[in-house]
Amino acid sequence: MTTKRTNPDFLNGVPELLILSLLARRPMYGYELVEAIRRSTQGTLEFGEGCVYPVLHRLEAEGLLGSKRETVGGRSRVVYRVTAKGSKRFSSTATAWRQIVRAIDHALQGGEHGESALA
Amino acid sequence: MTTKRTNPDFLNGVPELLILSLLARRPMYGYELVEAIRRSTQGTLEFGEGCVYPVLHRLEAEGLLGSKRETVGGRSRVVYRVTAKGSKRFSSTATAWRQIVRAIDHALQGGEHGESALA
DNA sequence: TTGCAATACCTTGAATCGTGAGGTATAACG
DNA sequence: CGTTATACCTCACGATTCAAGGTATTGCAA
Repeated sequence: MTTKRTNPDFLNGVPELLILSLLARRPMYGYELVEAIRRSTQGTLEFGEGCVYPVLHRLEAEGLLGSKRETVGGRSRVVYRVTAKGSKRFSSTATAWRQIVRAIDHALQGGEHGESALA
Repeated sequence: MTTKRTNPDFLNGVPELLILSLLARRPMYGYELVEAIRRSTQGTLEFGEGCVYPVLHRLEAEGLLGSKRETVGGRSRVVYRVTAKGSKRFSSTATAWRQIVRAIDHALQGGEHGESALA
């Protein structure tokens, strides 16, 4: 309870969703992604390197991302891109996310039974 | 990877949000809540007793819920209700949730910078 | 009356995830 | 030469969720 949380919970798998989303737009490297996540959510969400790098490695191991090493100005980067497989995963993950949001919205608005209620 | 997940991730703190939301509408007991969560999300979300009971106990310990024991038809139940403190927590949690949804939506739609784009 | 399903509570162990802190190395700036 | 920024990485910790199992009562059916 004493540990400060930069993010207000809820989030599990969200880093993966955002990373896939951002990389689908253009290839990026890890350090860049950390920034991009913050900016693209307008500062609402902030995942540190200790979160991003492991996800990147896992996604690559699963074949959802590909990577190549680049050297720019003496600095070495690992640039990731989304594979075809990763693109499919992104689609289904985004769909799942939207469904969850809808379900929770429904619950918050008082939907108690399986019926659809018009707002 | 071999473990079956009933829920597609993302979720952290969502049980708490839903429980507060449902109890704000009317007092319920644990076993009933498990069902109510499933129904109110139209089967999309399903949290087992092993998830719900600990959350209930934690929320009560934090003073967000109150409980009283009831016996109906020989069966003993613990009915929970939201306290004033719990009500406030629900408000702020619900607000936080909406903000996160907005942020992720924004990111998914390609918002790269801090500016607001009209949908 | 024996057995099984449903109700209703609970705890435990394993797995997962995000956080914060730390560790390495190079480049750029003063 | 020292500090800051870039860029990669890992580890220990706390919190959370999940599946499974454990207890006890009621009611129904064989």
